Amino acid sequence: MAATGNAEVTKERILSAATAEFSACGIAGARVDRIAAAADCNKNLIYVYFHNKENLFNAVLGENLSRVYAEVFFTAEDLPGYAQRLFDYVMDNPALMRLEMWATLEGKEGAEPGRRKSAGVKIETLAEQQRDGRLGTDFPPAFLLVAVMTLATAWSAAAPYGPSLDPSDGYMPQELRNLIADAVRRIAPTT
Amino acid sequence: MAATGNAEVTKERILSAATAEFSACGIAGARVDRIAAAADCNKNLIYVYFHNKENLFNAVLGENLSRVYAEVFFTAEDLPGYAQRLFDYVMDNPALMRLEMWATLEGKEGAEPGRRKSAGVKIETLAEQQRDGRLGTDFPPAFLLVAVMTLATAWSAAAPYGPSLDPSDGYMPQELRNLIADAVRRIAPTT
DNA sequence: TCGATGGCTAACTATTTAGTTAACATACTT
DNA sequence: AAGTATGTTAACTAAATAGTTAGCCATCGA
Repeated sequence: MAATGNAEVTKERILSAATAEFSACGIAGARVDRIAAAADCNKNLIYVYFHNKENLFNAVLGENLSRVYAEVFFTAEDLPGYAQRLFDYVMDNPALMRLEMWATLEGKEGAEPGRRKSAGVKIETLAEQQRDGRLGTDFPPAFLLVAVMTLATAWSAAAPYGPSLDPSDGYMPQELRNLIADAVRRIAPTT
Repeated sequence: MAATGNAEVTKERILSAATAEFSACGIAGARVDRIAAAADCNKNLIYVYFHNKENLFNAVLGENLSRVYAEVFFTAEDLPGYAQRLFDYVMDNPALMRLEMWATLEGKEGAEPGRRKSAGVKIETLAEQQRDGRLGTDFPPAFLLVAVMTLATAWSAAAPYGPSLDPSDGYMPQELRNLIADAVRRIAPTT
């Protein structure tokens, strides 16, 4: 070990504080001082470990994307199930969708290559299912993927319609989960 | 009339410049000086006509929402058609969805009452259709509305999945339009 | 002719902010 | 014991930025 503190642990504290701040305020709205305070470290450490604000955002987004990719696995042969798992994850981790939306709006495409690659694999798997006759061919695989992901995340905190336009909090998580799966089944029937 | 210029015209110029700026940068990222320059007016006029930055944003969002409400009418008896019209509008007016997303993320709920009211009417009309047996009852009306609107706007500039994950620019507007209508038909079949 | 009013302008301020600098402290190495 | 690398800190700077102030200029009513 080196001096008083442990760099890796400090980096984690910064990333965690930065996730909260960026998720809440976006890149332009985020305050480096606030992140330092929340991470209980000196502001300069942020610049030592992560170069600058935008780079820190990319690190945060990258970490959060890796986590979804790892935790909610894609099953081309069971799209309703995938939609449900994505829905569950997104409801449990409100930061993710907000970070993605900030990245989209603020045009920081640092994570785009990774996302596109991840999507490419999924699309190819869907195409395979269609070729093998296990999945309806009424929709192109890319369309299916976007439709399913969009529906599964439509009630997340970052979505403009779901949470604000749907006043019936009565059927929250449990029922919503099943409705989404049903809707996906309609669009992508297993033949 | 009063002095040299016309206040109404100037207000319009400001609103138009502000739409571009807020759409591109959000509230935190927008620069009042930049709006003034683009509107070719003195910065202070912005504060004379619209109080402050947040208030200007609310005016911009409100104007843009009024426009969609007026131009793309809701037809509970023809949801696929509504989805197509919404899709067309959203593709032709990229600012709208971005403004909505910024408002959602930055938590400026100034326009929420209006949106909720507009949604409430739609939901009630859908419920009516279901009671009259003209629309399938497998999904609650609020769910249907959100699903349809979400699908119709999923390929807009502000959506995180559509434009970035769907590399097949081959089937752009025309085909996409029809695929969306087909998907809506699956979820909301006219009985 | 003059005062008032509506539309507009230029210059200013107080604060906030990302990013920097220089140095301190602890531990490991030789 | 001296030198060096690592982790950390406090104080500083230079540039932006939202919002303000005070006043100009044309037109109109009396």
